[in-house]
Amino acid sequence: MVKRVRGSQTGRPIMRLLDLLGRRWTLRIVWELREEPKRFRDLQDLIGASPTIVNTRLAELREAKLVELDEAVGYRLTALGKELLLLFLPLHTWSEKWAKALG
Amino acid sequence: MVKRVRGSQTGRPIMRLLDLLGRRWTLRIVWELREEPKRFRDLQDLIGASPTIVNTRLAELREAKLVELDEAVGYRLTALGKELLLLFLPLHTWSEKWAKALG
DNA sequence: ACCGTTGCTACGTAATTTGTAGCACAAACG
DNA sequence: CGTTTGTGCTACAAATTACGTAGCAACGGT
Repeated sequence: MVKRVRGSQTGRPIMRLLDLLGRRWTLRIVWELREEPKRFRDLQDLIGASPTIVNTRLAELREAKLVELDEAVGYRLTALGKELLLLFLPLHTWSEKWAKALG
Repeated sequence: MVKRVRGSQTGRPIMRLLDLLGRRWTLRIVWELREEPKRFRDLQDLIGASPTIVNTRLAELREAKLVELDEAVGYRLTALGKELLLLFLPLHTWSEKWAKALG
């Protein structure tokens, strides 16, 4: 099973990041971990994705050092992951404004 | 051809937004439009995706009122799209720190 | 008429995601 | 001990999505 690189392949950090985050469920998983650690099945139920893809995305996020597994409590954001989340928090407020604009 | 809703279906704005942005190439397209309008084929070449999917994503982004087509200059961000981009700009700086942390 | 550019579509193939079932392991229960 | 429960995770076929190439129709310029 060859591991393929998808996305831009430019190697620029922003492109690597956009490629990572621009995969189905990735943003959502980070979002669901924003407050407290979650178990594998909790995440699965929350987002409604198959265990296969949840596991795949978690593996990618762990490799990216944004998420880690603490066996005592479950999956949680790393320090880096929390930093990233902080950048995304304004999205919450903005999304409501956006939804109104959509009518 | 029935249009299916994917993602959380909770209808919460943040979930709609994360679902939209968490699709392949969506974030990337917004990013490529950050400075100036781009033509369909320019976008295609820049991100290296098939015209089929570029068109699909552009249609979604247009429906979400984040991107619009000005026939004189090409695709560009709407006012809403620019607001969203502003929220994402810090990602650029952060991504470089992140890349270093990955080693 | 001809050419280049525009946005976009058709279509067969490849890759990804889904849904369901289930594994191995550990701790708790009876 | 035997069973149950919870844990992370995997197998596998089916469904969905993306890819890659070719090409269309409309328009403007030459």
